[in-house]
Amino acid sequence: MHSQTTISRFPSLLTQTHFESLISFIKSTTKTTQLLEIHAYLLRTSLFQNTTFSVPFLNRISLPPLQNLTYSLRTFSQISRPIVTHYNTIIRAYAMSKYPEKGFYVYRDMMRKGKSSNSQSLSFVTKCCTKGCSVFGGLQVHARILRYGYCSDTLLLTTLMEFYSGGGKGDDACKVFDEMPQRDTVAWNVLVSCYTRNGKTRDALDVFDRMQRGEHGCDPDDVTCLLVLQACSNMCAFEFGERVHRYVKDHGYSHALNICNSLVAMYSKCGQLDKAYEVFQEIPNKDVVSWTAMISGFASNGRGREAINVFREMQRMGISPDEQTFTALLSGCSHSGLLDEGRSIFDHMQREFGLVPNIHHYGCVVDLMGRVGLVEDAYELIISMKCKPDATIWRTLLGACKVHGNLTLGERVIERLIELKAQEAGDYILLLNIYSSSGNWEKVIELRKLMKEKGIQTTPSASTIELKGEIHEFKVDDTSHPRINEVYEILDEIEKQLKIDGYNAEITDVRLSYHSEKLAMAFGVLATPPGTKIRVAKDLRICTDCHNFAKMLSAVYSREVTIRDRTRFHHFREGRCSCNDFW
DNA sequence: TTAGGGTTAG
Repeated sequence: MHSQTTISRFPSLLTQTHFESLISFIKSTTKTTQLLEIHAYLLRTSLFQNTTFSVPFLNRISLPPLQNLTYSLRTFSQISRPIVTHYNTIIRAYAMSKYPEKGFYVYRDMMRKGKSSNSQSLSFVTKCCTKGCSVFGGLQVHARILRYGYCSDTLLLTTLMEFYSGGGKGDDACKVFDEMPQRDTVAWNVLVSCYTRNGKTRDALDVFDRMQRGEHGCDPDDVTCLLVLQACSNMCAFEFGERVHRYVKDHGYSHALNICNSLVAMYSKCGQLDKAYEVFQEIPNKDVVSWTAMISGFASNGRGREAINVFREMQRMGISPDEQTFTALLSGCSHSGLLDEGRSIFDHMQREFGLVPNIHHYGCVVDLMGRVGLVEDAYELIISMKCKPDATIWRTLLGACKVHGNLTLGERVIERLIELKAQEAGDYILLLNIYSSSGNWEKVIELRKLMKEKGIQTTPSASTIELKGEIHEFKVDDTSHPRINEVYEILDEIEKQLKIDGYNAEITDVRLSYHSEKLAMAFGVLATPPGTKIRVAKDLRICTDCHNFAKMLSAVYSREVTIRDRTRFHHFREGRCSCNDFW
């Protein structure tokens, strides 16, 4: 028996000179059976009470790949006089487990027993608070960090930044960063991720330059590139993304698979499919992430058939698709109105690949049915789902009700959203539009009154446009942009010009103001030479009026216009849109 | 007294 040999090997090893080989054996084995035998042996010989053995042992079983919390706790209880390191290991184990809050109790217990914690203890406890969303705990830890004088411990402070960043307190995270005496690349990286997570994508991009400046500058590493590329994707910052791409090439990161995959995603999300495809083709060992990124790129740019072709190619190459691959594929079908293909893929996914559809898959199919007018069927599908419908899926259906003017179903959907306590300003606006497009003005007035009573305020949506690598942002009825007066002037001029060519502002949609994408487009016309492509990114979905405006603009001003809205791309050219007015 | 902490793609 193998186990017998392992055990019988030890007596000869357990001379003073062979301690190290036993320790390195503990550190390297991944077999639980072997560890159990070593464990029994160490207990029998009382060697287990020696930290030389118990520390690496506890480490081994509490970290991946074994990562066995129950076993770690049992082992911990067998240590008669645990030292700080043992406690730390257990706190870390809890931080990685499903019960992060218990790590805090272990820490408290340790303090009560009169053990003094060290900076690692605080680091792990902070992680527990981050994962367990314990605001109070985290604040307590912060106070302790100050009291114990760990104010120049970069690693500990980085963990603390993560805590604030994860809890939506981006400003506090920045404050910790500002007060750090020394910063390394990881600290800068956490700052980037903090900005991105807290919706300050612009600031995230600025960090890329900021960190390289100054005497205490740090060179961005591969992780920085990943994070910044993500920010570029969010902002549709194509030129900035290209700059990061150059940096990646110059610093020898071009062969890292995760970086290449992010580049594919970034170019796709900036509407630059050719570039995305170029990078994609040059990846030698494409994995499921690479393929999914490419499929998703074609999908969101309204090229559903090509997305399906890439999927077929992927299968020929023997790469198995996963849940996210199907989400990308199905969204491709919905953006291109491929009803039969979508249904067949949805079926195929379950039968051939044994995947259980999740809320995203259902969401795509509901979107697809809604687009082609099968709103009642979509409703039935939501009702029949095995998982609980969320607000997003009802909102998708509500959007379809608006497009197809289905008033009764729209009202039913709003009720569902109210049940979920999830109704937002945007939902009421959609319903308002359903009423107004069917001429139901009494209901419009009634709903307006209700909205006023409930104090529902619309969050202003924003559009961005990139000029020479700089991002310009516009909100509805913007007044903050430095060239806003010129923008309004040119917007009036454009509207006049478009009216001559048949454009009429849409009145069915509730149009009270200058939408942000219009302002951004006008700024594009104002600030770039004739013929330059205009690329705008918007956080919500584009409305019919702005869509018409863009179509006309592309014809009358001979400009290619690309608008990325919340769900997809619209490429306008010579008076037409790639979505064929289907969105 | 050796052990031990932070960021990461679709």
